[in-house]
Amino acid sequence: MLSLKFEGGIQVETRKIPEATITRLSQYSKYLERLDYNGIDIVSSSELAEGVGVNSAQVRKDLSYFGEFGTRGIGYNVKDLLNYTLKILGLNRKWPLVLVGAGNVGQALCSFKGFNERGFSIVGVFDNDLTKIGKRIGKLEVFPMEKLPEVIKLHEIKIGIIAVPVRAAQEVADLMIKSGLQAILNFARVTLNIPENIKVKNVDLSVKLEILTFDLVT
Amino acid sequence: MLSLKFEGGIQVETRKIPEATITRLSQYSKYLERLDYNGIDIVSSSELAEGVGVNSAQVRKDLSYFGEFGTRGIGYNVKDLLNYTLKILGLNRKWPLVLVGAGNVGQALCSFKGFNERGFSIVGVFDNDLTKIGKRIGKLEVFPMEKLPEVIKLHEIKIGIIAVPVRAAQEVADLMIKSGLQAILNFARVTLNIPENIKVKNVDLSVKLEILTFDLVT
DNA sequence: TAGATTGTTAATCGATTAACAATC
DNA sequence: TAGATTGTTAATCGATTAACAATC
Repeated sequence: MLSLKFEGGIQVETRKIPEATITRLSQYSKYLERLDYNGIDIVSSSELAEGVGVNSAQVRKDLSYFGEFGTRGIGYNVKDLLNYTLKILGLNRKWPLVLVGAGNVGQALCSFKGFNERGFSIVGVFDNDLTKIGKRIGKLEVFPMEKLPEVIKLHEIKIGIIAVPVRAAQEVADLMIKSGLQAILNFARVTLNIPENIKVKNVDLSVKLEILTFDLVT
Repeated sequence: MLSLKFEGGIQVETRKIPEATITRLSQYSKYLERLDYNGIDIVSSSELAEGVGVNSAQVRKDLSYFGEFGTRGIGYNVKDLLNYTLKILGLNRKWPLVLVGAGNVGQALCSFKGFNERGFSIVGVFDNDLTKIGKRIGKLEVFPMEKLPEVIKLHEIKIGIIAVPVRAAQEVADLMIKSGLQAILNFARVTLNIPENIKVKNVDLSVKLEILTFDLVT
């Protein structure tokens, strides 16, 4: 994960950015949205840190990977910093998504408003289950898998979501990559075999519960 | 997060366990389930590492926090190691859960099979929305919030899931804690104010997508 | 015994944080 | 100027991994 830092349009540095920094950046931006919504103009690193539950040096360090956004002695302009963080995360645009798997998880993701709030929108749902194809999930129709490449190309989609059973996940991933997707969010509980240049993130909904149960029994 | 290591029933050591170790332990156990399902008896740390996508020293280190489970020169017995990892994670028992919030996310969690596979079962769904109370989600009926303390006590529930809008999340958390819950899985995108002795994990479904978009624009 | 793999130590690597000069 | 807060350096802390003795 690299940082391309720009000054006056010229790339100045390339550094490794911890993934935890990106996760926190996402949290900062969400907290800044709330501050902005509440009409707050200026925020300090320590207020932001408290709001998100981290160290204030952490906040300043995280931001410093990407530039200088504050004013010494004053703090950060909420609106500006919000825009900067969104821009850094790539959220200053819409991201159309395809979703494969129209089961429980897939259906939930279709109606999940949190995605829309951050500029993500599922534009196509696919399944190979004949009993599901043609059905509607909200405004979306479930298409057969064969249509996947077409929709990806039509909407210039970069990101796909896998919400199929473990046994089908690798095959779906292969088709996604063949169709030109560059990133995959995988809800199937399996480690996918994926080329280096394709980005994958796994989401396992039960892992966090298991961290809790570990704590409870320890 | 502490490790209580036992030998012959006597506590030997107390050490800090990285949370990442617990997450990997969860992955190991899932991979071991598949090996067991496929009739494989013995696995080495390097096979396990490859299956989960980590370093083999990592696997041995992770396991070493909890004991010695392998045989030098041979490897690990799949069934035994599976049982050990499940025991460590506290998954050698059932975990009844309460869920507050019968919106999209809540409904999805009710029908999510992945929880059941790991011994979790939602035994009560609660909401304060009159249009939702009394409705059915699968086999569950949506109860009014007032019933929450009663159900928690009746089933001796330790873990609650919050799937309500941001504005309601803190209030729900407070009620959960007052009713005796010890751990909370929070799907609301807000940092909850919680006493030290209560364990909380936040799940943000869009964060991983944002890590992907960051990568894509970088 | 020779070959293999564990469990553990010590080295390395990387992330967090304290401290402070810069500066509003 | 005095007070406040940033941006950055350097120290600390913690996690990962290479290496190897132990041992099956």
